[in-house]
Order: sequence, then C-alpha cells, then structure tokens
Amino acid sequence: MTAHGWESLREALHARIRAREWPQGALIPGEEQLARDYGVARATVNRALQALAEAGVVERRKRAGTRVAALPVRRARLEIPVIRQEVEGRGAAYAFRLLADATAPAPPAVAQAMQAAAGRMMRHLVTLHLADGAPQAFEDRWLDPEALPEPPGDFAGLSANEWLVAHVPFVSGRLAFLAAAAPAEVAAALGVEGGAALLVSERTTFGPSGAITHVRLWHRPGHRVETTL
Amino acid sequence: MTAHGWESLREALHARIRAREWPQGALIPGEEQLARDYGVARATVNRALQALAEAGVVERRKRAGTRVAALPVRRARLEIPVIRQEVEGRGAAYAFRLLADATAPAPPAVAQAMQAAAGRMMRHLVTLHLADGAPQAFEDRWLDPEALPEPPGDFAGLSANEWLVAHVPFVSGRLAFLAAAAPAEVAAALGVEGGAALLVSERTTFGPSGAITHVRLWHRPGHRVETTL
DNA sequence: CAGTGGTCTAGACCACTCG
DNA sequence: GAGTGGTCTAGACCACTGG
Repeated sequence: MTAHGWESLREALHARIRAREWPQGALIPGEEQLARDYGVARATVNRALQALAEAGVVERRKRAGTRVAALPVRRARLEIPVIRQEVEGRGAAYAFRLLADATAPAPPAVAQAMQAAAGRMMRHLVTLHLADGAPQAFEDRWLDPEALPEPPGDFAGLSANEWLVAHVPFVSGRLAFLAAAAPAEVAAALGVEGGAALLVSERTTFGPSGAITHVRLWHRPGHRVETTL
Repeated sequence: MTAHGWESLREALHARIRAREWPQGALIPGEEQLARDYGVARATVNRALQALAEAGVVERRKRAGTRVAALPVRRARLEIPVIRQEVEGRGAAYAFRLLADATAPAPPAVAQAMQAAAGRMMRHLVTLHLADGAPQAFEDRWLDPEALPEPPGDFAGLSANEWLVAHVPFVSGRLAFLAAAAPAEVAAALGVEGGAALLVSERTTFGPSGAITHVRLWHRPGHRVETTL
C-alpha cells in the first residue's frame, strides 16, 4: 500500500481497477482517503487520478467523485508533422511544386467546412510535395485572404503551410482521415492509376477571426499514419 | 503581467511566444524567474509550461531550460472508441456476426507485427460489425492464445474486442491508419464493389507477456476518423 | 558540479454540483 | 448545504544533464 511517486500510485490504482476491485461504474475512494491510505499528499493522489482520467480509465466529477469508466476509451496522441519535416526526417530531400494558384469561389463543401458563405472568393492553391523527387502528397488548399493578418505574397519559395504556421496565430482546427479513390488529376500528379485507394487527410484551421484555410491532402499509396497507444 | 491561474498563465506565455518575443529555438526564462514576474508560485508556472510542452509549443529539458519549439508539431488527441460504443452513440443498434473462427498459422505480416515467430499458431477471427443492420466494419483479427490469462471461449455473444478490454491488462499498442482497395471477401461482406477505397485501421496490442492481438479493421466507405487540434 | 525542471508536502481556499 | 475535485502557495528535495 505504499507508493513513492504519482506514477507508481497511478499504476497501483490502475492495477486495482484492472483487478475488478472496483467494478465498472463504481465509485472509488476520495482523494483524501486515498492520500491517507497510501501515505502521500492529496496533491499526489490528484495527479495520479488526473492521469488516469486523461487516459480514459476513470471519470471524475466534482461532488460526484471518481468513478471507474464504464467502457475505457483509448486515447492516442497523434503527431502531425509539417510535410517537409516528415520528409527530411527520413533523410530525403524535400521539394514542392506549385501546380496552380488562383482566386476562385469556394466550392460548397469547402465553404461549409470553413463556415463561410458559399461561393466566397478564396485563394486556391494546388501543390505537389516531393521526397527525393518522388511524389509524396497532393495538396488542395483553400485560403481565405480576409483571415490573414498580412498578405502572403506568392508561395513559390515557401510552402503555404509553412508560411501559415509562422505568420498566423493558430486557435483551433479540425482534422479528419478518410480513404478515397484518386481522381484523374491527383492520380496523374502522384503517378498512380486513376481510382487508386489513397489516404486523405482533411484539415480546417481557425484563427482568431474565423477559418483561415482548408486543406485536402492526398497521400502517396501505402502511406500510413501511425501512433502508439 | 498578472495571471490568476495556470491556464491564464499558459495563455499569457503562449501569446508572448506567438508575438515572437522569444523567437523559435530561444530560451525562455526559468520557472523561478517567471514565478516572480507573474507573482505566482513556481508550481503554477510549472503547470503552465508543462501544458505548453504537451501541446508542442515549447521543449523542456533539465538543466538546459525551456525553449520555444523550432517547428511546432501539432499534437492531436484521437479517441478510439469501441465499435459498439461508436454505433450506439449515433443512436443505432449494434450487432456483429462472427464470420469465421479458426486456428491457423499467422501470416508473415501478422507475425512480424506481433513480434512472434512466423507461422505460429493463432486464433483467427473474422467479424462483421453492423449498425442498424448495415455493415459498419469488417474485422480481421489474430489472437495469440498463449498471451491470454484465461481461455476466452467462443465469441458468439461478446465480441473479441470487448472481451479483451475487460479481461486482459493492456500495456501498450500500435495503431495505424491507411487506405486500401477492398479485397473481394471484404467487399462482399460490406456490400461494396471490389477494389473500393476503404479506410483501414491496424492495431497491435501488447500485454505484460508480449503481443496479444493484431486487428485489421476495414471501415465502411465514407468513414472518417476525426479529431480537433 | 551547479542549475534546471520534476516532484512531493501540508495546508488552504474555491467552484461546482449532487442530494 | 456540504462534500468533492481543482487549484494555488511556500518550501523543500532530488534527478538529470550541460558546461
């Protein structure tokens, strides 16, 4: 019943939960009680329980106490690197080609994702990312010029992604992964057959004054997004 | 320069970082200094900085101090629900059909992912998950019987996934998302055309005594894995 | 070896919310 | 209204690691 640090205390409590000492949904003792039981300060118990709550093992509510989660939800941490970093991290040379740069009315799906009026004029950028000359990802980006604190200029030398992370304060964003068959334009750029199954990541980024950009990234065949739980 | 809680302190420091007061890679003041500056206890500064570190905004090392991260890596938290929960959370009725249950030598790819000897005999389960009777996901699971603390019995009434989360202590796992064209068997079960682009999640779970199970989950067309950043 | 972050303690106050 | 978790303080010790 002794624990020296909050991590070992977390393990001790986690073990008791796994052993069904407290069944699913059951109330476990309060922080003060556990602090006495284990001979530690209440703050230490608090940290251990917060870690378990963050891991989805328990649910905590004021006044109601701490309960064993009915069905444990796994939470994974996903790291989303800038493409250039990902490529260079593999020891490959990064490059990109700006395939198109135009101003056009945003398609309905994009406008909806960005919570903007349908048909709003936005900057549309199409970029191909390369690793050692081989196609890595096909990027389709819509950028709301009104949301930018300063005009970005052309994106010939610096990718839009990197310009944005350096110049626009980030507030929140939405990210989704899905699978889709490659349209002809994407397939041609990536050098795959039309209709090939590709992993697509969609990202909408919001700044202080609303949506900034919406990106659809078609990854090369075989690309995997990996994480540990 | 006053901050009342660790969250407002985190915001204050984040704002100074975004304002380039400390450039990328720069060392920011130590905890003790910041505690004096803001008139709070060092523990409060510690919590604020730990939150920024977890968000990828700063990097902290003992002795070396806290630095502004060179390129901010976005970290997203993915919640991986049990399929039944996901379905029922949408208000649909969950069901599953066990399509196959056999013992067979693990294919090389599976054995490698589970860090087991090639050809090791494992239990192979094929399951179709349904939401309101409509196919939701096609599951291909390999289960190492040696890694289980107790024999699981048949999985006719309780899905293998739920039996495992309830009976096997979880240590770590690997999760990957990819896109793949549906093989004939999967396409038939999901009611889609062969070769359709499907989102696939692969998961390998490790217990105290090694790999427990390896799962390949073919999601229905249009399925998205979403998160916020 | 010295400075930094990591952690723990004992005590306190507060916000929230359940009964 | 009362009990719970959330947070803060002031002080302390320690592990790690860069110079």
